[in-house]
Parts: sequence; C-alpha cells; structure tokens
Amino acid sequence: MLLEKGADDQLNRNSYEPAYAQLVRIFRRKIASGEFRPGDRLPSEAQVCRNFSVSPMTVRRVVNILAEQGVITTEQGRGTFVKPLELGTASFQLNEFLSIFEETDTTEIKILDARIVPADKKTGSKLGVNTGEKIIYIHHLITREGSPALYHREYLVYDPERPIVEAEMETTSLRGLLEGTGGMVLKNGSLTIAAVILSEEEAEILSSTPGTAALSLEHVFHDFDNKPVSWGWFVSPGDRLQFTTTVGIQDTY
Amino acid sequence: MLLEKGADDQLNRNSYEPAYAQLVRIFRRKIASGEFRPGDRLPSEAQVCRNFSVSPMTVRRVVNILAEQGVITTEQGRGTFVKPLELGTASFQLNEFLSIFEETDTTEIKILDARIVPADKKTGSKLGVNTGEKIIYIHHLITREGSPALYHREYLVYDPERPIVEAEMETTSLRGLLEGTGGMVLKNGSLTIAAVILSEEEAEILSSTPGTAALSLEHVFHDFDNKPVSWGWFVSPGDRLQFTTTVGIQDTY
DNA sequence: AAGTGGTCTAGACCACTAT
DNA sequence: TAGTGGTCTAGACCACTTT
Repeated sequence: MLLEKGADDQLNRNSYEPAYAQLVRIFRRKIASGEFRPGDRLPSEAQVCRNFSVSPMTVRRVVNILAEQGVITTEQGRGTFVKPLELGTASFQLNEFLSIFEETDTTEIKILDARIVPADKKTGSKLGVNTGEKIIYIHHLITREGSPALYHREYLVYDPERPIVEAEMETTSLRGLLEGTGGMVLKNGSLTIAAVILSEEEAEILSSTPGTAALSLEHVFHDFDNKPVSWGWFVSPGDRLQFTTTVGIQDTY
Repeated sequence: MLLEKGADDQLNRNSYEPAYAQLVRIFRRKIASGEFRPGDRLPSEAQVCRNFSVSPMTVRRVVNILAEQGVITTEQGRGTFVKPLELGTASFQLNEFLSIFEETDTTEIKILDARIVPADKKTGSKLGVNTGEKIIYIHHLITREGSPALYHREYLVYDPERPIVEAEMETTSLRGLLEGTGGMVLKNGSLTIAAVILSEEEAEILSSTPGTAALSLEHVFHDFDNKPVSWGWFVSPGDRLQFTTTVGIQDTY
C-alpha cells in the first residue's frame, strides 16, 4: 500500500455527490468486497474523521444511514461492527408489484362491474355500515399485453356528500389511489398477502383454471376519522405474480 | 389557545428521549390527528428552530427521519409537505413470519431428513455445481402447538473444508441462520414469495389436503465469493400463514 | 483514564423557488 | 431579494465500555 491512496480512501469534494453519500458508498463497497467481514469492527468515528478529513457530524450521519440500512450495528462504548446477514431484515416492497400499473403501454385497466349494492353481513362489518345499507362495488380487470394478469374487487362506503363514485369509477382512479393522488384523503390502511385457490368464476375472469394457486392482496383503508372507507383485494394466478427481494450486501456500484 | 402550550408544543429537555426523537413523535402525532393534512406545508425549519428552541441540525435530522419514514416530502426552495398515503410504500417484513421461530415454548423444529445426495440438474444449476456432485439435503418440519405449521427443504454445497454439515444439521442451526449467527458467512440472498398448490406428499407432511393453497418462500444465499451456497424453500398452507403490513400514519402514541 | 458511540449547538455556505 | 431546504464544520458534553 505504501503512501498510495485509492478511490476508496478519499473524497471528491468537488463532486455533486455529498460527502456523506460518498462515505456511505465507500463503506458499503468495502464491506461488499470483503475488506470488512461480518463481525469485524470498523474504524472508530474519530479515525474516520481524520482519515477522510470530515467533521464528526458527517461521520455520524454516515453511521446512522448504514445502521438504518441494516449493514452495521453500533454499540456504545465498544465500537461499530459489520452485521451478519439476517433473514428477518428482508422486506418485500409492494412497489414492485404495483409497478405493472405504470407500464401504461402494455397494461390496461378495464371495469367489469361498478354499481351501488346493499352491504352483506361480512362487507358491512368490514366497512362499519349496517347490513343492507348502500355501498359501492367496483370490479376491475388488469390485463398485460392483452391477457388477464389480475383482478381487483373493492367495496367503498357510499357518502353522497363526497363524489367518490365519479372519482373512483374512473379507471384512472385506481391508478390514482395507488399513487396517492386519489380524491379521498386516506390516513392509513392494512394489507395482507395470502395464498388462495381460484374459484370457477375467478378462473374464468382470469382465463385460468379452477383450482390454480393464486396470490391475494387484501386491503382496508381508513380516513382521518379512523373509519374504514374501502375494502377490497387483488388476485393474480401464482404463475403470473410473485414477490421477490434481497437481503445482505448487494454489489451495486 | 392564548398563551397556553400543550405537550405537543414543547420539549422535555430532561427526558431520556432525545430532542430529535421527541420532535419526530410530536410531528407524527400532529399529522395523525389531522392537524396537518396530506398536502399541507409544514412550518419552515427555521420556524421549528425558534418554536422549540433547537438548532438547525436537530431539526434537519427530524425532517430526514420523517422523510425516510415516508410521512413527509421535502422540496428545496419550496417547503416540506405532508405526503398523501401511497400504496407503493408498503413493505412486508419477513421478521413477522420468522417470529414464530422465537416462540420456543410452542414451536418445535424437527429434522425429517438430512443426508448427502447427488445433485440433480435443477439443484446443480441453482448451486453452481455439476449434476451428480455431492450436495447436502436437509428437510425440516416446524410444528406449532403440536400441529405442523410449515416445512423447510434446503440444498447446501458440500465443502469438506467447512464443517457446514455439523453446523447446519443441528436444529438450532436453522434458527441460527435466521438470526445471522450461523456457521457460514453469507454475503447476501434473494427471496421469493409465491403461491403454490400442496402436492400429495407435501399435504401428508403438513397434515393437510392435496390441492390446498399454500405460500412458498424460496431462498438462495451467496457467500463472499458470490457463489451460491444454499437453495431452499419454506412452504406453509394458506390458512396457517399470511403476510400483513400497514401503510400511512399509524396511531401509535 | 482513555476510547467509544450519541446528542446537540450556533453558526457558515450553497442551491433552489417565489415574489 | 428573501425565504426555503441541504450540507458541513469544529467544537462541546454525555453515557458507556475497556484497560
């Protein structure tokens, strides 16, 4: 090594990339390359300050980001260590699933059904309305390159004061909901992924076979009064949809 | 309001909870309560500095955390705004799924099979070894409160130099792998959730019925030479396992 | 006592947006 | 020009762990 310094040992202070981001990248690379192995102690923050000529606050920020990313752990008074790979840190992003809606040239959203119906017992309890009360039912089919990819059924509370009907019944509104630009102001929601079997009716809609395995994504959304306003689910045959993710250190330079 | 100040308008500087964490909590609460609605502009950072008597760096940290959490967005030169709910930000944590392994009093891990086998074509290609080469095969059954919850099949590259066999064949090693304390030093892995149908053999293992819907979690792990060292999958009947998560502002005080 | 991470200050300077 | 977010400094003080 002698006195030579590589690109991993100094910052480019003229770069548009901030110093803290460069340091995050450098340390991720050092870990990915095996220079720092799981369990190893990283140089102390004071040392990093001296090595890269940056202030303690900047190093602190880098450490916080890497810890947030699950790459390192800090132990007060002891040091900062490279984390071993942990399965539990894996998270599956819904974004990936929803990205198909953005391929507007190959993806088409059709309305199969949309009307006002009386709530049955289960739907009523999900939406917090009495059985028999009027609610909105919408049935979407999403096709990719001409063939059905998944369907969406949704029940919405019927509030004449809010023009949900018009807003929601537009095909664009489904996309709007996904992107957060819908007409409704939603506070939060809960989502569930489950495995289901296609019924005869579902199989016909999706041009599939009854008894096929499928993924279901169920959702309930609440407004700022904590009242449920939407209950519904997406269903897609198992061979046309799956969720993937990665854990550990990725080789992204 | 007059001159009164509520708990949401001042910090407790004697608390063990740092100022930045208190501020994050306060702003989350203000947003959850509807005091700030999606689209609203929050007070400028300089204003927050004055209102709470904190330095700009502390406010900056708060803003970064809330932005990271997906609660707000920042626009340079314009301001900081409350984000509308976005479906795409949802992420399903594997941790929740793996938490069943921590209930050691009700969860039991049994080895159904564990031996050295020749690699078939598919397994060989997954693990990067030639067809017919020796690999390790392990079959676990995980039971909860006496009844089968899910099974795990795994193929491992056979390296006599590394005592994977002994380490991995212990029931504790599965738990170790999940927690990152296994004997192997893994760099990263890829994970896939898919819907499958239980075969007759699988149904028998799981005390279920053939044709039932099930969730499959497939995994491939790589070492620091970027070589695959493990390929396997968990399978659980759809009525015994699902993934859930939430989006938006939660009411957690 | 010395070294480690953790919080916080009170500014500086910059880039961007609105007026 | 004034106000906004964004980066960074050079310290201070604290809590904790190791020697």
